[in-house]
Amino acid sequence: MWIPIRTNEDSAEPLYFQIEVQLRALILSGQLAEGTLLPSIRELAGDLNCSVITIRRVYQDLENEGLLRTKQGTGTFVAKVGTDDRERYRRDAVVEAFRAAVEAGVRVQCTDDEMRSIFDEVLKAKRYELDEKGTT
Amino acid sequence: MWIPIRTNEDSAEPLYFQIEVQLRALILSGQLAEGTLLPSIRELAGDLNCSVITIRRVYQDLENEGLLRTKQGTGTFVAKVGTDDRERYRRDAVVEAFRAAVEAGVRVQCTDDEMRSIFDEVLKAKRYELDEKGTT
Amino acid sequence: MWIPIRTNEDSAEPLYFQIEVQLRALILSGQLAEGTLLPSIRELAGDLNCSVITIRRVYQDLENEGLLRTKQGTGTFVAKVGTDDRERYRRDAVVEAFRAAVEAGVRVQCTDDEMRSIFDEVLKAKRYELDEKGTT
Amino acid sequence: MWIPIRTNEDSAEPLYFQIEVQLRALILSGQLAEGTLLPSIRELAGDLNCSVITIRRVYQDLENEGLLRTKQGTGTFVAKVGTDDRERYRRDAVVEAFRAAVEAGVRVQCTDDEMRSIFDEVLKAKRYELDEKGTT
DNA sequence: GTGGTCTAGACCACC
DNA sequence: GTGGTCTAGACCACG
Repeated sequence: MWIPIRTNEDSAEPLYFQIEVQLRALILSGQLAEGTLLPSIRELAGDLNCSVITIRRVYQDLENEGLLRTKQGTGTFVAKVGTDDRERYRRDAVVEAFRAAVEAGVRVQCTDDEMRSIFDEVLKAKRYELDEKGTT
Repeated sequence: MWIPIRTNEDSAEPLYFQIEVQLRALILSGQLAEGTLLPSIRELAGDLNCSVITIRRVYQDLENEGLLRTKQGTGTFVAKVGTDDRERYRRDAVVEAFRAAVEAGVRVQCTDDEMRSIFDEVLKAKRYELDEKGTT
Repeated sequence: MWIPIRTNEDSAEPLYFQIEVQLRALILSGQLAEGTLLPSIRELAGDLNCSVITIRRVYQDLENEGLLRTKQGTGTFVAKVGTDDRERYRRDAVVEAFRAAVEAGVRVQCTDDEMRSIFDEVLKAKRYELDEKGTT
Repeated sequence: MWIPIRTNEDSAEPLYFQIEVQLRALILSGQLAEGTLLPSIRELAGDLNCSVITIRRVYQDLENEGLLRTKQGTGTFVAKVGTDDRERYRRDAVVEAFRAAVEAGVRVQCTDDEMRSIFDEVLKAKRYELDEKGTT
């Protein structure tokens, strides 16, 4: 099974963290449905070209968060998460990200309009980037 | 001299980083004007209740970025930064923050409107928070 | 033949272990009498919705303990166990469990009375739970 | 700093788990007060004669539970836990242990009095054992 | 000095 | 085949 995760080893963020963020997003956005069997730690480690242990840590952290459920000898599955919980989690993640952005703006005394304009520009750029990929 | 910086030891971000972000913002937004003499390493360390090593690192990093300038035996000053540079720096910081936020939103498949609504909400909350403090 | 065993896949305990514990208890407490023919490996695996391998292991482990006896081509039976042995086994299991509980209590410096009170409460709750089921 | 933890490598329980249980108990019982600086991972690893990584895992797990707080470059501390929370945690641990014991008893059809008698006996034995150590 | 990350590789237990 | 534990050792970041 193939999972769309990309890692960037130039990033300051630890590998395991990059993977966690993306996997968490896949689950919370419903792209990986409840009960889905994830690739084995060895397989994913091979795909992402990293150590088994790194993946194990990812799976374990997400299990501690209640997003995964692992059974020895069987594999690791997407856990049942209440739709409400999922929606809350999902929203929280985004709210938190925007809070940080607004914080950064306020710190350098941006006006609301400045921020709005930057936001629009960034969003537009992102959508354009995605469209291109989709088209390609 | 007193500088409005707050550190949060519960944060995962390293101390030096929290301080750098805030000090950088104060300079780029013009709240600390060119030529301003910053408090000594010891003094700031005392104020923020942290190690001198931490502050030394902050000053040094910002000096490397060209935002500060140290004169032997005199102290550390806010450097001359071209207005264009300053404006670019300032904007870049905010753009970068919003890019991360949009990234987070896209990752869990938010629609543009969802993001816009979250942004508005967060911004409103922040302004409210600031007003309250200002009033107090 | 139907055997009252429930497995909990949310538990950290391995499947085979959960089943062993319960089957052992049924034998030692006399609820499964000597000579009783147990369901076939396949049948029990089907009932418990698990792999035949798991059940094979259970039967084999209990056979090694002397609680079961397998006759080629016929099936698996509850073995003859001396009444003394049975009583000793039975008691040991419970003693061991309480030893663990007391250990846990002592570790967080419970007084004897605290433990006694917790024990009473838990026991009462359990009896209540059983009564309800019995009534239903 | 010396911490009274003993490991038993003959046990089926993983090392990290044994250590976690004991450290958790020390914290919840108040024997390690809030804010106490724990030994460094290297030091404790040396004392317990195990790998640094095993200890790191212990500290990290307990941090995820909110019992510890670690600061990079500084060390690992016992976190502030509300007294209520602490008391609840503490009690829960013991209740859970007794629930398991009662479960075991019920499974082999012990009467309440049988269980009570076993409990008393085990408790008495434990207290005797502790007294002896204390005297020695 | 402290903790944080990652590696490669071994061995075990479960299904 | 799966995941679980543990090792030794390296290198980095923080204070």
